[in-house]
Amino acid sequence: MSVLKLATYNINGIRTRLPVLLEWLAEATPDIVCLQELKAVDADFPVAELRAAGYGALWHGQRSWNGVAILARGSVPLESRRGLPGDPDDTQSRYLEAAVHGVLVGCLYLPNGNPQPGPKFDYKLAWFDRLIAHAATLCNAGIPAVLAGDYNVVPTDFDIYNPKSWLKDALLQPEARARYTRLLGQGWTDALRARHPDQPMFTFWDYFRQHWQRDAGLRIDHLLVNPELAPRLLDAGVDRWVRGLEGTSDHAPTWITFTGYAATDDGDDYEMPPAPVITPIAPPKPAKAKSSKRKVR
DNA sequence: ATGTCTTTTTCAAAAAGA
Repeated sequence: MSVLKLATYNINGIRTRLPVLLEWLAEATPDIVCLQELKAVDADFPVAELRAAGYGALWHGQRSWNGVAILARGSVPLESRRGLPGDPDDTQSRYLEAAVHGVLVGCLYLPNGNPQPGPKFDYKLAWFDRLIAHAATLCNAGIPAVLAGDYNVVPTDFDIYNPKSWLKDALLQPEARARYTRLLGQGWTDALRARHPDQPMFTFWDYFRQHWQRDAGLRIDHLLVNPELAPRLLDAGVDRWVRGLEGTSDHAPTWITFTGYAATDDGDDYEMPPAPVITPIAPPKPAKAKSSKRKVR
């Protein structure tokens, strides 16, 4: 029986954080990684460095903001979807989906939504509704699936050091929390909470007011597994030590382990396929002046 | 209201997003 490790990590700028990312990959050796907030265009994705570290990658970048990627140790993820269905005018790179090591993996970066109320919060809720609609098909796909990423939602007051100073923040609003609950209602298991019902399990500590030093964190990075995968869960956790590194992201890698298929039972014997010819994918065309105000960004 | 950090435009300083 093999054990697979899948992690989600909001990297907060992949170029700046590359040394931290490589150090964590070498130490934690996850089999599958979902990254968010690349903050880089496709051409700037460090595919060669990751490949040298033993990881194949699929990525969807964007200038300045957003950007998501899926890494696979010793293989290249097979893309099944780029962007959520339901809004052809949405140009933000926030969703990527692929088959990796026998699991369907949805990597997501849900909009932050601040300030609230306002158009950014409206976009957050609309994006969440589109995620819920698509998640229903994944949950009932009949194959193992996971939805992993930065949800920008603190599910309950137990998932934050102290809700008082965050009550008006978009991450705690009832509308966002209700959507998270509705998503779980489809049959997903919140792996971190299921494995650790009695501990907050923070995944994010902002850079302000010494929140890391005081362990004043929030749990906003979530790994949701469908009914096919839930019985195979072994463990879940947060690699907090990464948050303490120099020049690190404000998030920490968050992971699950589960039983894999017998076909991959020699975890250290992966054979890297030949290097693919890298064809940078063109970023979405910027909206023309006449239509730039049309859509809420 | 603020706090910190990163990126962008454009070459210095400030705005914006988180």
